[in-house]
Amino acid sequence: MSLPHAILTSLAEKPGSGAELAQRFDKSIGYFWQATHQQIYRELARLEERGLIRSAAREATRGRKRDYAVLPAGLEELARWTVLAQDPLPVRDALLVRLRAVAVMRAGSAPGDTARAVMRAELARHRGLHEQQLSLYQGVEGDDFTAGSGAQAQNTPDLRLQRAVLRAGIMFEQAWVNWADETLPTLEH
Amino acid sequence: MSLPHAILTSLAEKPGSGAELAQRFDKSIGYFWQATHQQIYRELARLEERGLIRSAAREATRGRKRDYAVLPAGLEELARWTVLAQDPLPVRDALLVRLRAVAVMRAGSAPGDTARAVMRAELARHRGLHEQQLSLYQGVEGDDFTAGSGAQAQNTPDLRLQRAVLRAGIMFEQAWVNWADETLPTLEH
DNA sequence: AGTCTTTATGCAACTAGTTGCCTTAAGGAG
DNA sequence: CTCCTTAAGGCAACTAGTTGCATAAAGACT
Repeated sequence: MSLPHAILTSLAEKPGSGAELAQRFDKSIGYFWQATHQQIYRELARLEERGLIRSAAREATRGRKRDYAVLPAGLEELARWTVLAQDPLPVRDALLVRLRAVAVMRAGSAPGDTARAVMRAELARHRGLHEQQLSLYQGVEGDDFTAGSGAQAQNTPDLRLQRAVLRAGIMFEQAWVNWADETLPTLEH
Repeated sequence: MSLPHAILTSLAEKPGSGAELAQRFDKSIGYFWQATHQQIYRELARLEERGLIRSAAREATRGRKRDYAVLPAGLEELARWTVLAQDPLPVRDALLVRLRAVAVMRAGSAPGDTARAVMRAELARHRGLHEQQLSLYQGVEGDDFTAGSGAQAQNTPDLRLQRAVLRAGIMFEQAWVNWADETLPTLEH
């Protein structure tokens, strides 16, 4: 279970409120472990209860904003967790299940032909989404990991590791686009 | 939610008992949508209640084996579901979260250096797992999708589509291995 | 001042997935 | 003919994730 540790990591990179965290989960760390604001607020409450983070109300701001920051015990927990052996999560891809479902429908039958046409469109649509994500990642790589980039504060995270994570995103999105290009002709009649 | 449809698909490919389905979920369809035997039995009960599949006790067999088969209403439901637009599930990869966690630990500090060493080993281990999965897929591709393969019964699933699904597995595992090879040097000191 | 909108937080109820243990029934070993 | 093992099915309790809605506080609109 990685959500509390994803939150600890994100707070260790930069403290902030629940809403700010939720925004970061819509990009950055959330590209590899997403969460809704509900999950985030619940985890923040649990983490504070366990003494791993602390919070304080922020004045002169909208809503009831609170700032969260990691405590030393939180960093220890993070260090403890990262070194545990963990197997990769199995893949879950509904589109591949759907393709197999279409494979059992007779081509030539009405539902089979409709399904094939829809899947062709879906595949093209997904290709577009993955390509978009890909160029987003490539943009980040260009912005953050080129020669004259800033971030020379004392708490600098290891840029090489951050880049490696980004590269993973790039390679998987690229693989997805390549697969779609290879597969689309199969669905053309 | 794809589990009931993954089960319908699997039963449409070939009827069988809950235990047989569970075995198929450990390979084949389960490579893209896994489930435990508990989930499978529960879903089978629900699907039968909804009138999408039927079951019959099988005699002269161990345990209380029942055979399940898809009913026409089940095929209709499957056709209905496949043509719904569905966005890709976001990626969830704990190893990438862990790498970001390591990135915020100071290299040179004891926990930071330990974590880097452990992650190097973990990355190598995961690379091995993915390479194993890759050659498994490549084996299946060689066995099932070469010239003189059997399967000419009337209910033949579309082999081109089944192959496309398998190719997705191959390309993603390959991407994983490639990324690991690119990233491992970053963790060498 | 009063209403409307936006931001931030949160509760409650639900669905999905996991884990540990248990029962039923057959096959085989002594 | 009992005991042990294996296969098949399942209950109960738990953890994780989702959804819909509610509340609080600040700013904008009139």
